[in-house]
Amino acid sequence: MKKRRVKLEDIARKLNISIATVSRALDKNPRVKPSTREKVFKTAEAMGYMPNQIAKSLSSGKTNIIGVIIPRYDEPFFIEVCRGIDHYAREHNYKILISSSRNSFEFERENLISYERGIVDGIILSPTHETETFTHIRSIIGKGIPVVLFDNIKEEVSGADHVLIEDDKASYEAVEHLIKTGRKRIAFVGGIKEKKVFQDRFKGYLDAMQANQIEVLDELILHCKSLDREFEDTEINEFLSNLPEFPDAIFTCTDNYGLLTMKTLLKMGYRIPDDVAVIGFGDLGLGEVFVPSMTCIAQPSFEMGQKVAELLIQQFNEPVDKNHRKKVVKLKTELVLRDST
Amino acid sequence: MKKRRVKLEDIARKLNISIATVSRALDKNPRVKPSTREKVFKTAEAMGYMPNQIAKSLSSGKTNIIGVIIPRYDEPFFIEVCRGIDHYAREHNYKILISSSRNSFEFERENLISYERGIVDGIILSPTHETETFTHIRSIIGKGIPVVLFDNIKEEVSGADHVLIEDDKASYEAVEHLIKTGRKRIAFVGGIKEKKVFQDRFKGYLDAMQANQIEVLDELILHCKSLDREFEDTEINEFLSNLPEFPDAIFTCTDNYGLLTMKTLLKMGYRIPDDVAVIGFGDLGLGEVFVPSMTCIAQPSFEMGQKVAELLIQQFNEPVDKNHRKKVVKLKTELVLRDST
DNA sequence: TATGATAATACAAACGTTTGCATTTTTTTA
DNA sequence: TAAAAAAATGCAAACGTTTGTATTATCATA
Repeated sequence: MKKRRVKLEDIARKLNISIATVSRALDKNPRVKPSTREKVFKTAEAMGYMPNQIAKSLSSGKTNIIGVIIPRYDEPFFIEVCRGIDHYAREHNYKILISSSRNSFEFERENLISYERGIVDGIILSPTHETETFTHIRSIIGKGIPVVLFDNIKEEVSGADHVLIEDDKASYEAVEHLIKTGRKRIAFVGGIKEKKVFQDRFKGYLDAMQANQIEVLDELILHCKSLDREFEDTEINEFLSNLPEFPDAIFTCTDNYGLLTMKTLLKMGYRIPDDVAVIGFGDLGLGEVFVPSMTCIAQPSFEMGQKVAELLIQQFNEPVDKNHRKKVVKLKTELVLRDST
Repeated sequence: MKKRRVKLEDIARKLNISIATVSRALDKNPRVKPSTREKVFKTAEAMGYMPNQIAKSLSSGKTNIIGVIIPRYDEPFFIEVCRGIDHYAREHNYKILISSSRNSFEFERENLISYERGIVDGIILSPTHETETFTHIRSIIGKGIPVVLFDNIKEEVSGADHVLIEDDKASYEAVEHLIKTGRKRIAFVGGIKEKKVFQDRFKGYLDAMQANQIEVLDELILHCKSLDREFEDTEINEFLSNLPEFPDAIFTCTDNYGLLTMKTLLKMGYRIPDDVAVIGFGDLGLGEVFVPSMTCIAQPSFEMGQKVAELLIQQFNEPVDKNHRKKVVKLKTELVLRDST
């Protein structure tokens, strides 16, 4: 005894009216008489009617779903952005379909293509470090599917709005803070070189050093290669253990690098901030808990998510294809001073 | 010049064959001649055909989407479970639609109902602490939609498989470990009393204490009320500051409670583990980084996600409604010993 | 070379909505 | 009270697939 779903037809039959009227009644279309509308609502309720979203979508060409592609789940930054997206999206009656590209360009492409099957109204994407060419994104946009990018954008794509923070500027400020508080020998711990955000953060570091006439020493620079938490630990460990002369400050490009650095330093017996100062990037909650608490560049991740969603939904509502000019939104960061500096 | 999507009809027209044949050809149905199949594939490729998933879903009654409802995003445990779900789901050609109930029963219900509109093939849910009654879930199941629950399950729902860990047993072991290493005055820091997992973890604590004839002192027990990171900090702070006589160990019910506790202890000048030992619950990465590193009950979150997804997909493939007997899967935890004990 | 068997293809209904237009009913007006 | 105007409803096509059954084309057989 498989129970069949109630559909408009069932309500129509029971009330001896047409499907069209039922549909309009439920829509509160003024073209149907209040009294019939009432009847329809009551019967729908009584019969346990639930509209079929798929049929609706087919008919209307809208699914009210936003596809989100992030490089990985286990990075609080991305989750926080998703939370922001979700927040804005729900308010505007959209749901989010999340998938991870697992730091792989191929996966990113596949995910994108799968979304092209019409299951989402638009796409929010943060490119992986592997993403060098943006033709897959251009192709999607060419098909009229709205796209918004955030973070780590290497290439300008016309038609793709994007949201980012000024990584170089943020780093510059942080490093300058270190210099202003008397640090001279400042090390850099960054991430994989292929990733634009890390390039920019590195640039900020270099610029600040040069602007203050401090020599940049290769031996004080680490670009972590790993994409995995454990290996990051090892890399940082080795880096710090093999330094010829010790730095008096370390600027790191993520919260996690910062924490791992602090951990290693403490284990090696250094005092923070007396011997070494440390700065992290992101400020997603952990820096505050660590002892000593960590000075961080605070990135407005939640807001970034909201903004990204806002731009996308704007695109939905724009007159189609009025050769959409790309919008770029830059969000402000803030240096949050804590005990580590 | 809005570009229209290529559909089966376009291919059919171009090749002068019927839509049905095109559909079957793309399906590699043996009923179509190899030579036409080839032609169809070539033309489809050339015209840039992309199947319309919505139309497919309407026709087939399957969306290949799994709906996931978690109480909150900013809890690494839930994200890790989602990652597990996603992992298993993708392998089986399902995508996941995530939403947060924001710790509210009302939101949970709304989300559930919105999924009832046929946009998902099945639902994975972790109930909020507010969820006392399970009629909304029963109702969904009654409509033939597969549901699997995980974590924090207060009530047995026939037809709803679920996956959990034995919270009481895990806590028992942890507290026993403290006792065995000579701790006597053991404090408890738990979460909101309404949440089943916290009830169970508290029970484990009580049982272990009683089994070892240690008196349970109310003054050493804290049930945090807040659902927000910041307030947790304050609560724990106050609790620890106002203790008449200090404990020599603190068992905490989440990683975050553990870390906040350690932070506060260190700030108050206590040495860990010499003066006080601390244990956390979850082991989602942070406990290892903190100095001193934190002993934790490791919860297999990723595996939990995989298992949950597996159970759901199993339900999809089962002969419908053979009055499905509920399956309960219990996953093992492990006590990971580190510097804090 | 007609005849049946088999292979290949086409037709049309179905999935559950929405919506432009036609039709019917009700109300207003002269 | 008949005609015109307005309101309410109904019909049927459309959204892009899948799939059971009917039809046509091809082939082997006698």
